[in-house]
Amino acid sequence: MLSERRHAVLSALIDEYVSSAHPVPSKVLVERYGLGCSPATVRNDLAALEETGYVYQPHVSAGRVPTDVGYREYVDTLASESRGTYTPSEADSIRRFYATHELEVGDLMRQTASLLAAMTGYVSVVVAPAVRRSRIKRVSLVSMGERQVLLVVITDSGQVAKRFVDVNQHLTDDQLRDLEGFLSRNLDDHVAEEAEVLERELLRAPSSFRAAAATLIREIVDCMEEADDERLVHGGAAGLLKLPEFADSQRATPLLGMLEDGLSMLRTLTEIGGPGGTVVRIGRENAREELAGASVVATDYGDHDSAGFVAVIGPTRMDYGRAMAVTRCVAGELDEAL
Amino acid sequence: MLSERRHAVLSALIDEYVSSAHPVPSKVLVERYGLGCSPATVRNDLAALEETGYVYQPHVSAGRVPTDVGYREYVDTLASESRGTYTPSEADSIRRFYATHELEVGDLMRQTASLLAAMTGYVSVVVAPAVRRSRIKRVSLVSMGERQVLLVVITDSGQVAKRFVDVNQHLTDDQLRDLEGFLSRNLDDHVAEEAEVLERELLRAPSSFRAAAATLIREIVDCMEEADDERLVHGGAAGLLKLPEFADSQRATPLLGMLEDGLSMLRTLTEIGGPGGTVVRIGRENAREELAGASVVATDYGDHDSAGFVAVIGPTRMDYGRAMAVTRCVAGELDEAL
DNA sequence: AGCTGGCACTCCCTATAATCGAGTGCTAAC
DNA sequence: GTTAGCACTCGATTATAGGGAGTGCCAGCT
Repeated sequence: MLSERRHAVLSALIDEYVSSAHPVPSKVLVERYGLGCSPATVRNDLAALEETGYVYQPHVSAGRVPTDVGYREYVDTLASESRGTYTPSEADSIRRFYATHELEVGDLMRQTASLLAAMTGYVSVVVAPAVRRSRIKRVSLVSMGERQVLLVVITDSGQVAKRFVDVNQHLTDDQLRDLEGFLSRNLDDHVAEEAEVLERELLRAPSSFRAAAATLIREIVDCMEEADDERLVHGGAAGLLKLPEFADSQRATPLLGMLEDGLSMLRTLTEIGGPGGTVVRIGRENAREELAGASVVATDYGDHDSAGFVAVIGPTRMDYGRAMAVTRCVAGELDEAL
Repeated sequence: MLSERRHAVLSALIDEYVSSAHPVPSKVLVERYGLGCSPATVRNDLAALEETGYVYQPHVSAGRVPTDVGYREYVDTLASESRGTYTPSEADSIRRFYATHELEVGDLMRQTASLLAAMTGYVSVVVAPAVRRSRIKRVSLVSMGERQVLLVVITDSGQVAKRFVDVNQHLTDDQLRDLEGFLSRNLDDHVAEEAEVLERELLRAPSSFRAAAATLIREIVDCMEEADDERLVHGGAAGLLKLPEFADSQRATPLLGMLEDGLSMLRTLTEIGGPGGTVVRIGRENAREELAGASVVATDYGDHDSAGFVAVIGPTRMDYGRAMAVTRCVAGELDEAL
């Protein structure tokens, strides 16, 4: 358990390091953070904090730098204090942003990612709600040549899943229309899981349909699941390179690479985020090697079972208070917008 | 006009520089490129080439490096020689890639971008065919609450444009269906431009429709145009950072930033590519400041007026022959796949 | 006239050394 | 428990020198 002043010292050290990116000497801590004691005292505390693993010294005549453990302690107490770290005018500008735009889901995601990146200066990631869990609103079958059909599924969240399907028989326009009607009657306002049930009940369907309808239902479920793999949007990647920890582009490559592989990014995020509130993963707390020097701040939104995420990824030297506040605010607004 | 040997020298110099990334001395040119003359002779030629602006010396005791002008000369003669610079097995693997996948447009674009990036090691950009110019195959109206309608337009290329629309009157499900029927009867198999004509003819429509139908047609045209702004997909950005010219991340920031702004990227590309064949823009030939140290190799595909692009962006020190060949091959395959 | 070998010259790059100074840890006193 | 003072360490910066790569030029050769 940390004494009150040591806490203050750690807190001050992190605040300073976050803004300066240089090892922090005892002198500036007392000078800028009104600790009410001398540098020597702070040095003793720092030595103790180092003993316990909260900070470390790059070399003997340098200031201290926070460790992952140090950040963790900082973030945990930050959460309990829950002090807002962005100005009310910023919260306003977020709110206004969502008030003035009437957007389709895809655009909404993209815009949100830009907003998050712009406000934090870090990489932002936005994950749309799960398509598989939303209700089917419309199934369209569009003929695209002999035996090819474009299957389009529209959900209540306004998302669209589509796929080319090879129906193994030639279907006339009328048949196609009937098939579409059949699917719509049975699937509209249902979720993908219920469609699987329908497939089993298909024996009752008109025999001319049976084969094609079964294929199509399978494809519907399948392509909704596949659509889920692509519901990730990110922004602000270029901004990363401006941070001193990524000045050497070798450091940035793994992270950018991971970001490009949307699927693996998505996996990582869904692992992190249990339902409920804001989660912070600091440095090595992340399972992935690529995130060793990075932290993730994620907040979920939407119903718990179709949950989407809003996240910020930056260096461990991150303004956690701000990232958490912004992330939470945006998630809240996004929630309402949907 | 360049003498034959000087051409050979320039060519060899570029080949060597592309693979080594170091200023090329006269010695290695004669040693590795069988020029059949002595280093001293090559030095004379190099001096002449420098005089004319094809190459330059970083400093007095360094080898030569090609200039943008040098690359231009190289590329121009490369085109006339049109020697293939990738192995037949590679062409095969491209072909097999497209043969085995039956893909929806979006996936096709993404996969193509990955393929291009993987094959060249540079950034790849793929632009889907213009939505505005393709034929409407289906217009769906899905009610999403009181006066909100989700408008979904499906085109013959399998692309989808969608948008939330505020219809200023309450519409019953029946009215919505009728409206949808009306739009489909009049718009299916037409392009957006023809829809604008229809709007003017709307006087003949049933009066209960008129207002809503007019709004919707305008929205259809509008959202197809907007969809065009998002038809750009890119890949391989992380790979850029591995190249020595972008080792300092400051150099990479402008390019990556531009890449993130899909719209500005799209503008730049459409400026570059007139219809027909492969276009190469080297370094400062690009209007954009961000592309000063980069080259763009683009090939168009598809019908000339709904044209899409396939492009590769890399450092001016790029394997142009390969980039052109791969780009062309991929564009060709993409053409067939659609 | 063009090509070549030889040679002096330039200037980048690296290694080594020296100096500076920031920041600490320790000790002794309050 | 806190503080002032001081010796000590070690990174960062600068200075200097040496090595070497590659050229330009000249004189001679084909």
